[in-house]
This record gives sequence, C-alpha cells and structure tokens, in this order.
Amino acid sequence: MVVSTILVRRMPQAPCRTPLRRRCAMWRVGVIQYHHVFDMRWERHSMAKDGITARSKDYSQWYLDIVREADLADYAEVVRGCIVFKPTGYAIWEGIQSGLDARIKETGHVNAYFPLLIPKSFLMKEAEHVEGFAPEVAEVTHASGEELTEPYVIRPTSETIIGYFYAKWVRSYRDLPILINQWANVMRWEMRTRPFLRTAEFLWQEGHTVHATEQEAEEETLMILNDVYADFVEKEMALPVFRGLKTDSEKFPGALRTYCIEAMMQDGRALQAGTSHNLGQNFAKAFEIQFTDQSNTVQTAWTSSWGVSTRLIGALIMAHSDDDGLVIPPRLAPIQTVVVPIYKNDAEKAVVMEAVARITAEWKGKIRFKIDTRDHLSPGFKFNEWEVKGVPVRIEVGPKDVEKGSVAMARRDVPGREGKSFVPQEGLTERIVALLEEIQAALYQRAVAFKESHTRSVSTYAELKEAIETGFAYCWWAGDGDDEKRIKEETRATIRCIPLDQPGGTGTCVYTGKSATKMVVFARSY
RNA sequence: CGGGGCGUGGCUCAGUCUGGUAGAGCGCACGGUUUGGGACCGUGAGGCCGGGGGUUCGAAUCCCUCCGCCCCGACCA
Repeated sequence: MVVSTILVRRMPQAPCRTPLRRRCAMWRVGVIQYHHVFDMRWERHSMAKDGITARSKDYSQWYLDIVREADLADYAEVVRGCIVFKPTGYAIWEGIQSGLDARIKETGHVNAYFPLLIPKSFLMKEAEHVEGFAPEVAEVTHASGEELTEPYVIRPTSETIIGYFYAKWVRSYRDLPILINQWANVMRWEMRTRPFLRTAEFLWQEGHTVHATEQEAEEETLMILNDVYADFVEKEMALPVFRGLKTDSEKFPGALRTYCIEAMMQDGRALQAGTSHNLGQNFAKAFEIQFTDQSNTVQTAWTSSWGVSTRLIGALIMAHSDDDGLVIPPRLAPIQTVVVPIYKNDAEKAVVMEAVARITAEWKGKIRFKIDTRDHLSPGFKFNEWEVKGVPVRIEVGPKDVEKGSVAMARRDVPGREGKSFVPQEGLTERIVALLEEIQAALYQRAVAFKESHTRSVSTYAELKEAIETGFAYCWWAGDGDDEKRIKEETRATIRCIPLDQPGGTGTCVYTGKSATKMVVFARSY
C-alpha cells in the first residue's frame, strides 16, 4: 500500500513582505534584470496578500496557501499522508463538533467509543464492504515483536466492530432502538492526499443505529440528513447544500441506500459534506443482530450509519475564503472579534488600553474576542494578519478614537478599507453582535447566489459537458451504472445526487434520450 | 499506482550543466528609532545541501538506490 502525501514546500514564515513575488507568472517566466519592474507593477495592481496565490490563477495552490497562511495545519512529512491540526484548525473542528454534537444529542442519540483496531475477519463478513474498503485499509500484523495470530485493521469506519457489539447487546424489541454516536479518528490509505479534504487519518463522527423496522431505519437516515447535517451546514457553516440520494455506483459499500448533502466550492466542484446510510439488513445479517419481537418471533434488525468528517474544514475554506485569506462564518469562528489597540508612546498606550478594557468589559459571554496586545508589530501588520486568519470583525482603537468616543470597525467579508467604518463606542457590543449575524447571513446569501448561478438546467449531453466546466448540471436521467461510468470517463463528472426535492413529471434523459422520471445533479467532485 | 516537476539555514530560492568544501532575501535574537493598512537602521545566531551506497585526491554538484512533497490522471469522506 502506497500513498502520496502532502507537503507544501513554499511555506514562508507567516505574513511577510518579500521583495519578489514568488508566484507572479511574469517574473517566473521573466527576464531577470526586469524583476523589480514587474514586481512594482504587480504590487500596484494586485490586492492579494503575500504568499496567497489568486484563485483565478491556481485554485488548488490557493487552497494550500490559505491552509498555510492561516496557520490551520502543518504537514506531517514524517508520516505519509497525515497532517497536524494546528490550534486554529483544530478550533474550527471544535466549533463543528459542538454544533453537531448538540444536534445529535437533541435528536436522541448518545455518545460512546469503540476500539480503533478491528479484527481483520470482521471486515470480511459483508461482501460489498470488504470489496469497497480493502484497497485503503492499513493492517496491524505485529505486536510485542511477534506476529499476531489474527491481524487487526485500523478502522476505516466502524460498522463491523460496532455490529459485533450490537449483536451482543440486542435481545428484545425492548432494547431498540439503539442510537449511538462516536467521535473518532479513522484511517483510509488513499492514493492522493490534500490537507483536510483527504488525509490518511482524519477525524469524524459516526452514528450507528439499530431499529426494529425498515421504515424506522429509513426515517432515522433521513432525519439525520435533514435535521442534523443540512441544518448544521446551512445555519452554522453558511453553506447551502443539495440533499439527495446517491446512485448505486456512488453509495457506501454495504449500504442499501446512501443519502448525502453536496456543497458547491468556488471552483464549481462539488464536495460531499455529509452522508447518511440506510444499511438495510446487510450488516445485521452479517453480524446476526437479531431481536425477539412482541409475538416472540426472532427478527433481523435494521441499521443505519452516518458521518461527517474534518473534511468540512476544507469545505469551509473553499466555500467562503478569498484571495486575501481565510473567511470564517461568525458562528464557527474561534475568534469572532479582534481588537487592535493603536498608540505611539506609553502615554497613549495607557489611555488606549484603558479605553479597550472599558469597551470590552461587557463582551464576555456575548462575543468570542481577543485583544492583540503584541507590542513589536505595527497596527497595519496586525490588520493584515487577522484578515489572513479570517476573523470576522476587527475593532481598532487609537488615541483619536478615545478622544471622539469612537472606534474603527472592519468586517472581513468586505476586505480592505471598503469594509471599515467609524462607529461610536456607545452601543458597540450590540452593534458587533448584530454585525456578526449580518456577516453570517451575507456569507450564506453569497454562497446561495453562487450555487444558483453556477447550477444550470441542461437537456443535452453537450450542454452538460459545458455546465460541469463551471459548476453543476441539473438534468433528467434514465441511465444506468455503465452510462455513469462512460460519462465519468469522458467528462470526469459524476452524479453527485438525485435530489430529494424533485419537480415531478417526466423528461428526456440527457444521455440516453429515454423517458426519465428523475432529475439528477452532475458535477466534478472533490 | 502511471505521467510530469521538485528536495540546499525556520521560509522562498540561487549555486548542480562545466566537482575544489555553501550564498541571498525574508523570518529569528539583541540595541535604537518607529507604530491609524504589511516600518527602518545597525549587530548577530542559524545549514553533516532529504537518507544510504558508489565514482574521485576531493561530491550540494557525477552514478545507483531508497524516502518525501507538489501538479495531472485512476481510487476515495
């Protein structure tokens, strides 16, 4: 098993001002003696921060630049395919965890924890499951210097080990339903890795439930998709999603049906933001999860599983950030407001800091904030740094503000001076709280507008090919798995989902020309 | 795993073709002047040139071989 990992070589120390732009195509190609000339032109016309490639130039490099410049992750170059979640990146994950955990618990689930290692034989019990995961499973064969009689695999997902225990725990219909979630790390040895989007080890939550009837399992699967995942991603992450059903070729190995939410990134590609599987009786049969019903008949149970991962951090970055750096929706921002005090000498500092203390006194519990008291950095440097790091609101307090009873307030979703205004200190707390909500809403609206303007209804294959160059294609579909495969080979696009929300009626299949009853979403995906 | 690129102070790179024992900018440390959109001057610290083998009087440089990273593709949360 071999995978390739991730390491950004171009990793300048935090924000810095280099005399030559590293990624300016002009000088790269360029004539050496004119470097400085090109550099000055570039400087004047580019709003981009140092070290961040423009999205329009190289989207994938832009993503890596944001991860590095916003200090979200480090590359674990000594462990293939893995990253370190640095404090800022992990704090975003903690925000995701708390929003999801609350919803998971509100809908009746409880947390538990199952082993990292799974007997290899467990994985073999469900035919599709083995086939689906075999290529990406890491195996533990030795311990204490000796070969194990039965190797373990490091969990790529936990249906099998949890299935084993559920079989042990379930005896009667009175034991049902079982509604358990676990927060865990899993390992999938991938061919190609990208920080947050795809790494060998990642963090996630996986819910595993057992039900007495098929209908109850189906209701659970859909409830998680709508009330937990879509609700969280749209409200907290400010990311609109398509909710839908996966086609057979895209569904989870071992599932009866897989539902998903799909989000659109700024390059028009789709990112699966969450999945919820109705596992039918596949795992229940393989692990003999059985119960005695009211009429004393032994029945096989129905199970579901569902998960979202640290990949959501990648979605967050790619959906909202800009060429100036990270943009985090206020509800998920670890720091919602940063205060930059401005002063020239000790006398001014004393006055300004006194005002800052007074202004922020009532923020506790209302705003997550930080006061940037670093003395050796200029205010301008700090403005840029906090913009790169995506803090939604910045408050500047200087001697003039103290005099006038004002502060400067800047919003990250409108970068640079345009997003800056001077407001009175009086009523500032309420003003900031309101602005945070406004930014949250604005980011969502912007994402909705982007998604809508980049989703095209298409009726011919030629139109489909064109649409997926810039976004999603929405069309009638009556093809099969082979048709999907051919389209994928020809266009690199796949059916992301069959939306739950269907127009009804019939149409002509975009590919086969047959009469179709369902509309689907095609896109290239991450 | 295929095709392409790459690995030199913390970071970005020059030096490799044409072997002679390592440089720049940024960052970092100290001192001073600065501070409302990425400040400046001075002084200084920091590198077994990804690892291992070979050729050679001598290897960052040539040869072999591992390892790792980036881009494109196939596989995937």
